[in-house]
Amino acid sequence: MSLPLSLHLSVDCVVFGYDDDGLKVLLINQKTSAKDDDNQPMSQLPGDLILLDEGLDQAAQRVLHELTQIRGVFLKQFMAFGDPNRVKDLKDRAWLQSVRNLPDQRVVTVGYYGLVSLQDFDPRPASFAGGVNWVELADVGALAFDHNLILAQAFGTLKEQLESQHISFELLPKKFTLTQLQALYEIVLDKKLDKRNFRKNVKKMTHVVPLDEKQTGVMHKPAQLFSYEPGKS
Amino acid sequence: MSLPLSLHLSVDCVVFGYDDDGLKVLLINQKTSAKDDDNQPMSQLPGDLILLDEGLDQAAQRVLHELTQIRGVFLKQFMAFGDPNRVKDLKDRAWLQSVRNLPDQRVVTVGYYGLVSLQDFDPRPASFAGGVNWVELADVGALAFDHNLILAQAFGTLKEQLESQHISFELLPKKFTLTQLQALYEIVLDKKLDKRNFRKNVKKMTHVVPLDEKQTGVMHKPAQLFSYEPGKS
DNA sequence: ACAAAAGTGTTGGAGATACACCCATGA
DNA sequence: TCATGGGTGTATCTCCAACACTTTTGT
Repeated sequence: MSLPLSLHLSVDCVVFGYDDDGLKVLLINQKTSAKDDDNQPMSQLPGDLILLDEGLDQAAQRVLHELTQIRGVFLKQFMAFGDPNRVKDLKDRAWLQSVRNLPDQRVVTVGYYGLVSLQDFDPRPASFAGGVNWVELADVGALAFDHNLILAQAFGTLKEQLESQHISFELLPKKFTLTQLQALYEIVLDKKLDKRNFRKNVKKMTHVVPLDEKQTGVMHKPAQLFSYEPGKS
Repeated sequence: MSLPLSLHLSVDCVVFGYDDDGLKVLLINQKTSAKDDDNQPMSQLPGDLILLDEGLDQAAQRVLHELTQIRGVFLKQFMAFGDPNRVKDLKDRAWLQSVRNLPDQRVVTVGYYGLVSLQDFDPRPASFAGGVNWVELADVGALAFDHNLILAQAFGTLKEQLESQHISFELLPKKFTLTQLQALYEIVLDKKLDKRNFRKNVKKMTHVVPLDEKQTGVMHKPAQLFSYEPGKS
C-alpha cells in the first residue's frame, strides 16, 4: 500500500467547433522530438499541467490559449479522470519523456469542454507546438492517453446540456439564422427536427432576439438574422 | 509565474442518507489535538488524500470506509474543486498542521456524492476519528475548507440526477412502499406531488416491481412493497 | 366504531407532433 | 423563369394536472 503522495494535475480541453460543415473537435499533434521515428505524430486534446497558483478554470483557459492561440471561449469542467495508469501506456511514453521532467509521475486530469463558432470567431489557430487541427468528430482516430474516452464523455455532456444551458449559442456566429440553429441541434442531438415546430419553440425563448438585418449574398430568400441576449429572462 | 509542480489530490464524499425523518448528510468531526483550545471541533465532509496507486472511485470508497465504516454504497463523482486557496483559510490551518506532513501543500479535491438508505442499511458508523453524525440538511453549520460549497453543489447534482439516473432507490430500503418513494421525491425536489399521478408514473417504470409482500405492524391498511430491479429495461 | 394511511379513474387543458404551400432572392 | 432555401398555421394527439372516495388494518 502506497503513501499519499504528490502527483501532477492537468487540464484537457475538448473544444467543439461548429460551422455549416458540421461539428469538429480541436486536436493538436504532439511535437515529436526531431530524431524520433517518423510514424505520423500522435494527436491529442490540448491539455497541460496546471500551475501551482492558478485555479482549474483559469488553467484551462491558459492552456488552451498557449497551445492553440484561442482565447476567451466558453469552457466548462465536466469530469476528472484519475485512472492510475492513464499515462502509463507504451504508446505515450516517448512523448512524455521528451516533454516532462517527471515522465513517470502519475497525472490526474480535469476535463473541460469548450464551444466555439468556427464562422465568426474563426480561430484558425496559429500552428505552433506541432499542429492544430479541426477534425470532424467522425474522423477522429486513436488519440494519446485516454483522450478518446475524454472526448466521448465530453460529447455526451454536450448532448445533455445543450438544451438546458443556453450553450448552443456559443457554437454559432453572433448573428445566426434559425436554420443554422436548427442544424446545430440536429447534429448534436442526432435527430431531425420539424422546422415549424422548432421555430415555435424558439419564439418562446426570450433570449433569442430577431435583428433588423437579413442574410445577404445568398441565392434564395434571405433569412432573418437573430442574436443571443443572455440578459433576457 | 510559478512552475507546474506536484500537489495533493483528495476525494470528499457527500453522503446523503434518507429515512422517514428526512434527508441527512454524513459529517465527521475533526479530531482536535488534545492540547487544542476546545471550541467545539469543526465538522467536515469525509475526505482524504488519495493514494498513489488507486483510482478516484476506488479512493472515494476507501476513504469513506476508513472514516465512517460505511462500505459499498453508491458513490458518483460530480465535480473537482481546485481553488488554489481552498485549504488556506485560517480556521483550517491548525487542523491541517496536526494531520498532514505538508500542511501548506495545495490540495485539489474531487467531489463524490453518495446515497444510503438509513433504514435497512443502517450505517450508524462506529465512532472513530472524532465522531460521525447524520445531520439534517437544514441544520448543517459552517464546515471546514470549502465543504459548504461542495455540499451545495452535490445537492444540486442530486436534484438534477434523481429522475434521470434511477438513483432514488439507493436511498430507500430494499423493500419500499410507493409512499416512501414519493416522500423521497418530495423532499429532494422540494415540492408536493399528487399521489395518483405519481403512482401512474411509477407504473411505467418497469424496473420498479411489486413484491408478494405487504407492510406489517402498521395500524392502517398495509401497503404493497416494491423493489428495484436494475435489470429491467 | 374509529383512526390512519392505502389505493384507485376520469376529465380538461396545455403542449407536442405531423403536415404542405407560398415567398424573396440571385442566377 | 427557375432553383433554392425562408417562412408560415391548423388539426390531432399525447401527456400532465387536478380532483374525492372507498378499503384495510390495528386499537
